[in-house]
Amino acid sequence: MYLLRPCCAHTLDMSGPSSPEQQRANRILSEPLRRSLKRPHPCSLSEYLNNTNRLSHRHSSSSMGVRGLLHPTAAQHRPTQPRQTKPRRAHSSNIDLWDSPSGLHLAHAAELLMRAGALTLTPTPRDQAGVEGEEMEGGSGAEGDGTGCVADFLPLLGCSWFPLNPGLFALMAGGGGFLTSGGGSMGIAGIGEGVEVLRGESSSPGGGGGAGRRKRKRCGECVPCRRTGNCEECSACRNRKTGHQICKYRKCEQLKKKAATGFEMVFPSGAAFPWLQ
DNA sequence: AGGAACGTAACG
DNA sequence: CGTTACGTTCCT
Repeated sequence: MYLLRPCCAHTLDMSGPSSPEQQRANRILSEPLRRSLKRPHPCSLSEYLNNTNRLSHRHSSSSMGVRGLLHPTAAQHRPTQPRQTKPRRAHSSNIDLWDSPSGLHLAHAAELLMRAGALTLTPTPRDQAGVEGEEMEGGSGAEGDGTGCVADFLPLLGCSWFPLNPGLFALMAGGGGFLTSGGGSMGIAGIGEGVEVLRGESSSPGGGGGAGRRKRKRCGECVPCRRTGNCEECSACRNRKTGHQICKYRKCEQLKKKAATGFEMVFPSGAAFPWLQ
């Protein structure tokens, strides 16, 4: 079922099976995968793709497609009361743009961004033809008044001439208030909760905590993750009470790496956000 | 740099 | 509430 991947296997001690430690490691390797690790990882690519596929079936009629992508899973939003031992981010319900009864927050934010020049709408020829001759602001139909803003804006998220611009989300992710434009920076809070998913699980020491402090999870697929049972002899096992660390033979390869500082998109051109150039 | 200790998130 | 284990800090 599982394939040994060289990228993970190369980190093992390949000095030879003769040493007792290596024999133990091999024994652990041969043990079955723990049941908890057989579950699809909630943040895994496959799970993400599954969700995306599911959402794509029903995205046509509502904002649920985008909304589902931007919201953490229900499992990540535990219903129990958070232990507020440290300052945490405000509860999403206070500032949830997508749950806004009218959806005006997002529309308003987009409008303000457009005014500030941070957001540009780039119509495709097809859409351009479709809207040609119509006024973009306060035009005919539903977009005339404030409440029509939603009807206008949300479909745009799914259509071709309002691309979900990661650059926009990058701006949003750094915001402190609903929309701030002081000191040359601009951001929108509230979407940050969803952007966190897009940015990946990251931890940035000294990076302000909050979203970045969320714990990463073991990948469940690398060789150490597939091991069951602790060696009981490594430093982590010996100091389990005080060390609070997993057996070093079971430490996920991904978690051994330094957490990324953020979600980075690299395009063939090498530019992070070519549309911002 | 690596390990130990600790805080605490996540989960059962 | 107990357990597990990730993230951070401190120490060597």
